[in-house]
Amino acid sequence: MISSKTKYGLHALMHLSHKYNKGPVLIAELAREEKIPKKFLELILLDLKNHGILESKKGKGGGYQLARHPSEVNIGQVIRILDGPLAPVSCVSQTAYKRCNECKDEHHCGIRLVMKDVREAMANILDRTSLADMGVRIKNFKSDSMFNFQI
Amino acid sequence: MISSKTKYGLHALMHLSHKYNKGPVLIAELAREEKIPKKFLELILLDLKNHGILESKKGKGGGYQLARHPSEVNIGQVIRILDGPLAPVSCVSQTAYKRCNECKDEHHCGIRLVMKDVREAMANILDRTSLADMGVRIKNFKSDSMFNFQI
DNA sequence: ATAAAGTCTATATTTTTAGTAGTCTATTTG
DNA sequence: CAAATAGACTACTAAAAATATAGACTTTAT
Repeated sequence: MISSKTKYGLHALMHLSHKYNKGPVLIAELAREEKIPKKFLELILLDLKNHGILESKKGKGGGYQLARHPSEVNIGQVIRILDGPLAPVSCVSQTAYKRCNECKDEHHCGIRLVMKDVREAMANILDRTSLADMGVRIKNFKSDSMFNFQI
Repeated sequence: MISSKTKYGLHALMHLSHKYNKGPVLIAELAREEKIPKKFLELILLDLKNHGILESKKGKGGGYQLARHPSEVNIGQVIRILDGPLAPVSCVSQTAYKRCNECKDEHHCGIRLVMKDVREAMANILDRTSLADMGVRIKNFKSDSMFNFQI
């Protein structure tokens, strides 16, 4: 299961995708609209900002906005930032490899080989799906444009 | 990431697969060989027994053994028992569905639709891979590398 | 100058994970 | 039957992680 933190982050990013190119959005608005505890959301957004996903403006008229086009932000990145590596076991992580201490021989560990497939399968979806793609999936359902940009 | 508990459980089950049809194996042996804290392992094995994966015998000459052939025990089952549902979010779980409280409209949630694909991808691997398959993967890996040297 | 809005650091609370201790029950065997 | 073996069960604890909350600080528009 992904953490609440990550779910909050994804919802906030979807909200910001809707408002892409419409200027900064207040933390307070995001918190209210997406039902996220405001102070907690602050930390999440800051984290995403420090990883280059978001940019912010302080002072009056400030707020948060996407640093890149929604089609350029994929969910794999976001989950890695907020939740850590995708891999089910650290010994198959591409981004945060760490040996299992109890493992005798990594290359002959059947568990590891299966988990490698799982990681691959997850990454194939998450690293190829952008915020824009998530909007499109909804659009296909609703037959009504979700975002104010061209895909 | 899966928990240590689950990793321990899978290692113990692999050990028991090797010893299938050779009589019960002591918790103490499993703990020693697989480097698992013994008391913790007791709880794990008991849990797997209560879910029909293992069977046990008390008293002298007792121990644990698989309740079914290794090809009849898949990893999806094991992970669900020890770690809970496979689904990345509860609103796409087949075995433990639960609505997201903050979600406005589940059927139009793009996050949910992507996570549904992820769940599907994971389940397709984990529910189709048995303990026996994990053993086979090791075997194939070994003969492949031997093959590479010979040709 | 002041009000708005994000930033930063620290702390609190709750839940989960990981592990331990000790007693109880069943089985074998001398 | 008694003793030894081995799992079953209940309870507890420590540590870590998740989920927040508080409050002072900094930047910026007007």
